[in-house]
Amino acid sequence: MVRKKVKLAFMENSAERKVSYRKRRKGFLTKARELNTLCDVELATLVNNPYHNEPELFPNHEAATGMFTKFIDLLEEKK
Amino acid sequence: MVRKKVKLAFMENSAERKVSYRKRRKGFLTKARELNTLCDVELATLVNNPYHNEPELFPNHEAATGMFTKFIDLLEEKK
DNA sequence: CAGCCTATCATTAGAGC
DNA sequence: CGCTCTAATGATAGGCT
Repeated sequence: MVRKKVKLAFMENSAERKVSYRKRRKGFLTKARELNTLCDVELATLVNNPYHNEPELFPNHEAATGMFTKFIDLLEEKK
Repeated sequence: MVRKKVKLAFMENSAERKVSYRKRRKGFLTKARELNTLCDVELATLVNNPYHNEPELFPNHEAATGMFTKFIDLLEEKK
């Protein structure tokens, strides 16, 4: 099995891209969870799933929304 | 060299935790960039750096702020 | 199209400076 | 403290079902 080295560029093939998306989204969320748990880092992510309407949030809808709101509010205060 | 297997739990040792934080934050942002570029996925992250006051944003301050604001606004509209 | 498999490449814990 | 090195674990491309 010959495996191509990954280059950082848009994957033209839509089928491969979708498979890669599924795998990488999982890996990405795992990294987020590890950073959060192992290192006690508060973090939130917003992923606009290109195959569904609803965006995916980490750590969950409520926590991420709270963090985003708090962040935006702090920015407003600084103005 | 004997390496402990990583368990998904808070790292008690603060020096080790800080080193791990630096390494994992870098890895996490790399994964974010890969998911974004390879799969054409729009995503934003907010990482509250425990060692500094300013949170770190991906892909950058402006884009992430824009995505968060848009997301919050959409939530408000749905109410 | 979505899982499973596994060879292969990528990340990182631990060590040394 | 923060960098480099590398063994060892972890992620995933391509193949298959």
